[in-house]
Amino acid sequence: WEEERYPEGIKWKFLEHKGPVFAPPYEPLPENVKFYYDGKVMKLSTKAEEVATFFAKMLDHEYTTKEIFRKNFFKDWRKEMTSEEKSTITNLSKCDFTHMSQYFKAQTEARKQMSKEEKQKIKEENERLLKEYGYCVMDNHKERIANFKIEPPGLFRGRGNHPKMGMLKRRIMPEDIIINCSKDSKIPAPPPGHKWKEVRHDNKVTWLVSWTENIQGSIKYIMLNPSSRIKGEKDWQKYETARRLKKCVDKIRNQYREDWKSKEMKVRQRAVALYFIDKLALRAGNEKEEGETADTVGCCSLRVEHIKLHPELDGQEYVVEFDFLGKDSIRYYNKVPVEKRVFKNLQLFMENKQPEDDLFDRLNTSILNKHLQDLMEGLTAKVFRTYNASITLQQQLKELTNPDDNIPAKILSYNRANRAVAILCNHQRAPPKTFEKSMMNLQSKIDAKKEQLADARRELKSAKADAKVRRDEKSKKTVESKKKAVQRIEEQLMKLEVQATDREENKQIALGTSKLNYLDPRISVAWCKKWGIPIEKIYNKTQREKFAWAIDMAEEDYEF
DNA sequence: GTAAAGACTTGGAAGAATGTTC
DNA sequence: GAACATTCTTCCAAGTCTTTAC
Repeated sequence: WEEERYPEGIKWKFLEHKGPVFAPPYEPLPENVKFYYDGKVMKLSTKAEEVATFFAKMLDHEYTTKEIFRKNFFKDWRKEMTSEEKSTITNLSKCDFTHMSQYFKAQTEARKQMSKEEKQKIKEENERLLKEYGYCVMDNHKERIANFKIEPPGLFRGRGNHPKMGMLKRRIMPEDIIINCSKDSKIPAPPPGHKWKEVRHDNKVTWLVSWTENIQGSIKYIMLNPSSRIKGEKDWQKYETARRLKKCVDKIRNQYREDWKSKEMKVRQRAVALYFIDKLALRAGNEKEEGETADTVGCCSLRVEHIKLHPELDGQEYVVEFDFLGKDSIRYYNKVPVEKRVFKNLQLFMENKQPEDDLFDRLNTSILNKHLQDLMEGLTAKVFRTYNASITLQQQLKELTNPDDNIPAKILSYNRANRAVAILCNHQRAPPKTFEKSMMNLQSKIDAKKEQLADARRELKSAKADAKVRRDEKSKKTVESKKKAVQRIEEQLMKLEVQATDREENKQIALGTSKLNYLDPRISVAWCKKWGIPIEKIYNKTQREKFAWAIDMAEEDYEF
């Protein structure tokens, strides 16, 4: 993992790839699939029909009932219509997409019902595509590309209350594409009859392909897979920065506690914000352009309306009640007792302000990060999230792992430690649709197992009694085998119960993000080595590939 | 110094693949 | 071997932070 280091800013010397795979062209609907306007059949032009199919495919989704979605969609759809279509189709409510929708459902069904051979053929075609376009050569390594397929056109689905939901994501053409590769590489050829927007040779960046997306006007990239050298090294670096923070975090904490008393308002706000970022693992909270995205906030962009101050609540003093929408419009709700000084400062920050005013009006992420940079090289707000997540995992693993436990119980402990981090970082998920049912299934399995255990115990008891009377080898053997059976069933029962606990506790918690992005994998690798847990129980294949550097590096005594 | 553009990480959901059960 | 449940993979949106432009 420690190969030659490049000079500042240089990411590679040689980069060769085959360019992106474009979305398949639009296939018009068969003649018998009809679209109705105002109850009458209407044949749409190809362009208008394509956009209509995007809507039809989403018809069962809640999105299509939302006013903003419908409004945005209709506006963009009309832009694709011929002038006749435009003059006829004036009201979305009069459009009937149900026949189209049924057709697509039938198609999905047919795909499921395909024969083994047909499915195999599709699989092989995908593999061929992956083999040809899914890899690149960066310096001396053949590397997997993360997303070599260009995003197909469709309707934009923002998250939360997004003002642009329903807008048309246009089809990306070769003429939109910037290719990045090295001068001495074989430059990918554009599809016949087309050319690239640009071919450049910039080795100060890691991307292979980029284009500008039409909804937000932002740039999208094709980059390498997490298993690649370039991503792995960066990941490793990230955790090393977090470990450097570990060494100076006490000093930083003392510093911001001092700053709560500062004469300067800006310094006080900075210090309180940093306290939240450290204690609650809040995100930095960059400013966002109003009206362009859903209204979500992070620490620096908190508004007065997002917190409530309780001098006393449920027997605790100085409680701050947070209630706001964070990244991806996930709600953050928390009641936290804070130090008196913080509380008094918050009261001060809120004085004479309206609910929609910024809580930290003298602060933004760039001021905060500049300050952090002065405290430690490479320190930014998000390092606190990484640091606190990883240190929590390490400490929870120490606390929760019981040396006498068997492997499933130890894994439950691991999951619980992981869960503590996910809760800290507020990683939530919608409870799975089948949650209640699957819980019930598991419970009935447990009940059945319990009965089985009772039976086995009864049998053991009578075998013992029998052996006492008979006193022969055969009955002794029977006792032994019955004992073993009881033990085996006990173990199975325990495994099921552990599984049930784990699942119940995990109902609304998403473990994936913290596992993949916040927890120094060396902590997990060391823990596995220490307790003889196979690494496969903790990381699946993809995860093991991503964390190959850590699996290689960490020994059982690794300390974050 | 500030705003916009650019580059890269982080995020949950949906879809695909695989495993389990009857 | 079909139907259902679970796990893995893909998708692409939405953040953070850096760099560039003015």
